[in-house]
Amino acid sequence: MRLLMMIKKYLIQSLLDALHHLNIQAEPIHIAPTKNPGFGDLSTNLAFSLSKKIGEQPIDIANRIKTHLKLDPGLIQEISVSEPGFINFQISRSYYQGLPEQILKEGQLYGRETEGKGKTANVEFVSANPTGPLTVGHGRQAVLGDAVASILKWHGYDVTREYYYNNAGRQMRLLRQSVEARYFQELGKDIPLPEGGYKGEYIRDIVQIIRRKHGDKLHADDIIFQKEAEEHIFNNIKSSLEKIGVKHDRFTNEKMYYENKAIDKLLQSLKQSDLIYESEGATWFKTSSIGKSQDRVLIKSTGEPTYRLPDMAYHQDKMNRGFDLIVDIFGADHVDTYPDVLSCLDVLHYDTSKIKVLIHQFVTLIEAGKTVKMSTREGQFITLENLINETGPDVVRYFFIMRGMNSHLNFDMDTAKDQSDQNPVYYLQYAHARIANIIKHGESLGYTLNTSFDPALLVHSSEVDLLKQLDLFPIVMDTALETLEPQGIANYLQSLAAHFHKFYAVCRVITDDKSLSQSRLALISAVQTVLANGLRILGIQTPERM
RNA sequence: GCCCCGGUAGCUCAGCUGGAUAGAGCAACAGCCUUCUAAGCUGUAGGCCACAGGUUCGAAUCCUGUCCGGGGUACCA
Repeated sequence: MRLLMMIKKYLIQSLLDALHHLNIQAEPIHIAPTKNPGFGDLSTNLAFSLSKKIGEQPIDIANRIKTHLKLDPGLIQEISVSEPGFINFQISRSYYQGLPEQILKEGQLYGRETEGKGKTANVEFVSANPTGPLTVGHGRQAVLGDAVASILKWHGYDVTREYYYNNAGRQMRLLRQSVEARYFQELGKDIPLPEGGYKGEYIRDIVQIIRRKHGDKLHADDIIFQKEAEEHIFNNIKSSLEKIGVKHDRFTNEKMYYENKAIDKLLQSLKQSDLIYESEGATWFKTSSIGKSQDRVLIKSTGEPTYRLPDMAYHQDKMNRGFDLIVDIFGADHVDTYPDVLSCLDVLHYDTSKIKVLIHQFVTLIEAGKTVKMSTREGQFITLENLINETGPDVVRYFFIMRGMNSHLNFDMDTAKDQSDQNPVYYLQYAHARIANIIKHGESLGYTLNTSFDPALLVHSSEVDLLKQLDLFPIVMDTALETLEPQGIANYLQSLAAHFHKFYAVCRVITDDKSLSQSRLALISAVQTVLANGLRILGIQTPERM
């Protein structure tokens, strides 16, 4: 157990003892970190919850409790009561001073919990169908999903990063028809794009490839059109992902669920639950009978399944593969559709509590001050690749991670470019590089990191503040596991870097004072370790120099 | 119409399982480099936390309603 948790437990027990002495009935006690260091490190609102019950002013109760509190001064340096009735605790400095040694000992493991050890997790993300290049919007999901996977991995899960796509449906047919139309157009035939067809320039690129590889004599409906289009686009998608450091372990497409009859079997199972009926030539899933507002079509009157059906079979497959945790990362457009998938699994008695669905809001693209509706079909988008080339992978990753996933993201390409060299990510990396440089500087003067430094020399307020920041990392990582939101890590690292830069401005590490230099070397090395741990989870480089 | 997100400094956003003076970056203004990286630090200015009620000792945070923006509500994915 972490030391801080032990301190909390200790405080709660001591408070309960004090209540016992005062003959006050016990209450659930909450110990929370304070926001303002003037009030110490931890505080409790206990007196407020007791106030009503025993009819006294909170401040009086707090004072009475305080006089009956017996705490080890080696652990709790000071107890105070402040208006309107908080009881505050200041943790002893020696607790914080012990952190660098612990962090340096644990290294890359510092802050890691083992909750996921021996468990498997599957994270599905991106999952864009191969109908066009990845857009800035897909980038958000790619980065988010990758970071979520890393958080799980950090906590011990064996993680599979998975990409699921549809290549059997209407969209792919439209893609093929669009390529075909452009192909014949280039050969001088007047064949229009299909309605709702893909208008992007990349279609013409594919046509060029096809003409080069297969000549100009292809017939309409040739399978080559779809094959080449899919292959070309998929390679493009994979290379974009690679550029921001995203690598999936597994690509799964819906075809296999037709081929291995999983879809047929699934329909049969649903029929046995009496939740399937035919109407107007289509096959419906009777979701209205399990509390949903309307029924959903599973097989269209054309005989073609909707995307829902293979999606259900896919999720059934993921459940069958036995993961302890299944994370789906979807865009806001799926907000109404994933419940159908879950309903289906519920009906089939799968434990859907294993599935966590993370919905992220869309990226609104702004160009020349105007909102641009992105549409792959209309050929109107800025590609992820484009963005990476303009700003670099670290900037892109940080840009998406530092925002909450359920906030709409206004993405202004112009400011993204302008701000790329003043992006907050450099602030973090700069702290890391600065530390590396100080360590190098120390080495050139014969100072090397030594385990026998004196932690009690770390007493400057900027040092203590920095130590307190280091203490937060495990908590931040716990929260990240709980919420599966990487944003908190980014916020924390920002704050850690800020405390380091402030320390740097007022405390010199390498000085003539040999023992102080050693202590500070240990401190900044610990900071560097935590920065690196965090940045690695976010998939961001940790440069030694900038 | 119904459902899901959001509305916090001029701009982009944190903070939201209730707590004590609401934060950062950019933009503006004023300072700091004979000393380990100024991609940094310090200070000033900038806020009825959309609005109105409610719950509470205490609300940016929870509840209800209104307004504004985005998305969904397909036999598209």
